[in-house]
Amino acid sequence: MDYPRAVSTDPPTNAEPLRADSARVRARMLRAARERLAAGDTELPMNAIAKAAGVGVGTVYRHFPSRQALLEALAAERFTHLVDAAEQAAAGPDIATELARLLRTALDHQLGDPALAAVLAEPEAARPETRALGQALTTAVDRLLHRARAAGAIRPEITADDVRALFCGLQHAVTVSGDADRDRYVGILLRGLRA
Amino acid sequence: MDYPRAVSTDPPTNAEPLRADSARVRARMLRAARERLAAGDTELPMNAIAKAAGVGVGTVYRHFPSRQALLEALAAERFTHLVDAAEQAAAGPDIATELARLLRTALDHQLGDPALAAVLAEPEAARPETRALGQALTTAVDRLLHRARAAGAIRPEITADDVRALFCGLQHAVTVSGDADRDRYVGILLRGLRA
DNA sequence: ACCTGAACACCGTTCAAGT
DNA sequence: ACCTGAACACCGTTCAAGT
Repeated sequence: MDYPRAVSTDPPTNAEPLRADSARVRARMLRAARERLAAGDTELPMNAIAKAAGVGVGTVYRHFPSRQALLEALAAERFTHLVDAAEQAAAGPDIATELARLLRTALDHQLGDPALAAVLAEPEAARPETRALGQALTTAVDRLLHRARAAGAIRPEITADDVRALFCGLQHAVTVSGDADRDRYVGILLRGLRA
Repeated sequence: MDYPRAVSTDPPTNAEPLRADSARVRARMLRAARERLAAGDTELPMNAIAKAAGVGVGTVYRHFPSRQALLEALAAERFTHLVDAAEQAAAGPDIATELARLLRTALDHQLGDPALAAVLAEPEAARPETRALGQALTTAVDRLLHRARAAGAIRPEITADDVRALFCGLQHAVTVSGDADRDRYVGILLRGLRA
């Protein structure tokens, strides 16, 4: 099969490569946004990003028509890693071990990138690249669940959508409680999923 | 024991009863805020609330020094119900059944009141009433967990703080996935908590 | 084509002036 | 004491004008 491999520097809609200066400007905006996120500012004000990147506000809106689109662009890189991890997990030797590992990886990615956590939790993708990544994730997790069911490693009624929602819930629980409880909460969820 | 029973009409800090007109104004603001929340506006703009309640902005700030304080005032009523439910659960006959019932009740309250969900997830209370409710909840859940451990109904390392964080995670998972999965997710969490 | 930034609407927050 | 609302700073979003 042939999953799209979107990268954070992809243009918003068309498949043409960006002109060099446009790509540079785009990268500057993403860097500025990431710096604000890293600094704990979860708001991502468009005006502030424009100023920090040295561009006009209109340019931010041209590249990212909404804050959601910006968040998805920021999350794209890690989202791709997560999809890779899911595909490897679906193909790994011991499926129960793979499920456990994937849960931990997903949690790490979400805790390491608030943009990814937000994107996984949103009901609808703003950018087609994000939709493609979501579908690739679903496909990989479906494969993993199929094998896990056959091996009697998981309750049969669990779907890929459940796994995604439970990823999000797990991330939220750890955010509320603190990083120290990360492994214990993963364990609780894993036990809850077992057949 | 003697837990404070804060009600949403309590004044922000002192214990003196409010003057009649002040209490009326306060109730109007809370009503206006609730209407906006019910209408799906999760933002709770102070200016808009002031206008809707027919008071000056300064009055909103006088009663609720921060948006968090406003959220906590909105959540107080349901928070009280949740604490009651936890205390009844801790005293109920079959402790495993009580734990399951409490989980469901907490989820219902959080899904029915976004303000409560936000307040349960916040690390620090803005108002003393909220802190008192939080402590009462912890005490009741501790009692419940003590009995559940003795009955071998729950993993021994689970604490009241865990339960609170997992409440929040469960709520988030259901919000991401949709109400239809509510009972299944409660089941997953319960299985994960079992000894 | 792409970028700029002024312009307008709106919200957060404060505080001098009113009752 | 308590309330009012003007005032200032800031952010979202659009769009006419520039290159």
